[in-house]
Amino acid sequence: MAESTPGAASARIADALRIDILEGVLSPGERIRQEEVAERLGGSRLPVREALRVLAAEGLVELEPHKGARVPHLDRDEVEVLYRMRERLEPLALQLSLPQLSTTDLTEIDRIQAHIEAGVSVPEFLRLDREFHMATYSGCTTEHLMSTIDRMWNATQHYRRAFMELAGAGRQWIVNAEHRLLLDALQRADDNDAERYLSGHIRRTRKELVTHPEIFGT
Amino acid sequence: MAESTPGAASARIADALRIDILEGVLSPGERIRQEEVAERLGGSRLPVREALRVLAAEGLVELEPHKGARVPHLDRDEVEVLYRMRERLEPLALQLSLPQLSTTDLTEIDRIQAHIEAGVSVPEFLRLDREFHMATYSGCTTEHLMSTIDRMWNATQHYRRAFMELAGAGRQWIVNAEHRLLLDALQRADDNDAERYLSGHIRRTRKELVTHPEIFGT
DNA sequence: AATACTAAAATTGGATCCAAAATGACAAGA
DNA sequence: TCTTGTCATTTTGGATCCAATTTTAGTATT
Repeated sequence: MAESTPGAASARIADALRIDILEGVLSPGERIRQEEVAERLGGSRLPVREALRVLAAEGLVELEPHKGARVPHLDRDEVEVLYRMRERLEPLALQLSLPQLSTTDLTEIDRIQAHIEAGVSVPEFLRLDREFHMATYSGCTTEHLMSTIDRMWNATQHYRRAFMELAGAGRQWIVNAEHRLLLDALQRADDNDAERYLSGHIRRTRKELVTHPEIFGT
Repeated sequence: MAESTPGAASARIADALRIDILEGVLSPGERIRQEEVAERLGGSRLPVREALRVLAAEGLVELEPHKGARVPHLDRDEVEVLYRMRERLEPLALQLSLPQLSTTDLTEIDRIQAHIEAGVSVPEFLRLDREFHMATYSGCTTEHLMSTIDRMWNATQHYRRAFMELAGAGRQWIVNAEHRLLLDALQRADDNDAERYLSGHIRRTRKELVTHPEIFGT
């Protein structure tokens, strides 16, 4: 492993921890000890502490004075509202992005969806589904909007995975249909249709999610 | 000043810096030196560094390795999109909040608006206007939604103040009218009307803001 | 006089050390 | 046996010190 860029140790550690949380290596409720992270990722406790502050501000961990860092456990209402936020914000990003999308971009989005349809595992689906949607927003360069969208996806990632592992397989065809309709609207440059399909896609996912209380239980 | 709670020095410093930025003591583009902050607010550079990381994650400062922290300068498009985000997200918070608002809450909101109408300076208006809107959201306890709304207000605070100092006085009657219509809808428990007045209020503000390019120029 | 190069000062990034609080184990008593 | 109080261990929070980088001031050369 290269020393890469010094002056970026805390960012490097924050990235590594973020991946661990998003991939489920660290589960909600799990405690994160600074010294353990420091020796696992290299470096002293100092950049680890800074990384934890950053992740706390992103909502990926919660810090309590003298009690340390934990991956937060979201309740059903919190996740439901996060999805309602997505229903309102992501169509805005799509609207801003659509005029900037090139045919090359659209081809790439099509390629990602084809990959999904070819059949993938749950972790692969989570990665590709996110890639698909983020590619549709790639023409939107507004920092605050895109970072907010990232946060919402990050905060709900664990529950999205739990849902997919529980009941995802039988509903895959719906996701594919919705993605295809969305992509078609993008190719027609019809922002009205695109926003409608997108909000419907998120809304349906929300409704299915909240019918599985076992995802949020203890 | 009491030593208050040890184990909260970095949070205390982050709060103090946040207030400095929001009140305009620190302006966009201005550099923040760690040592200066440390001796001004008490403590060593370490909690200052952690505070700066937190503020960076909140979008209130920008960090460049080895180059230090600055208050970011947002361009017109970024501010406009932040207002479009507010137009979509704050009605959601209002919708979730409305059923939880007591008559005591409504009386308090009325009192704040009466204070605004009594005539206030620009800094007072900025504080009371924010209090007014946050009071209407006080029934909404969803953490991610409320922290996102806080971020949007924080990020645009400097430009809202610049606008108020430039052209605010003559438009105060419109703000008062919109606030009164919103409050009336809340008292009637009409969430549809309330959302409509709120989004219109934010939308009008956005349109007036972006017609003043001198707010964003160097 | 203007520009490029060099060296010194200032500033940030990171590691180690010490203090304070919380967790957990263990023993004593009801 | 269960509860409670105390003490040792673990873990976090904060301060000081050292290294690396950037910035700035000064000087020399064209």
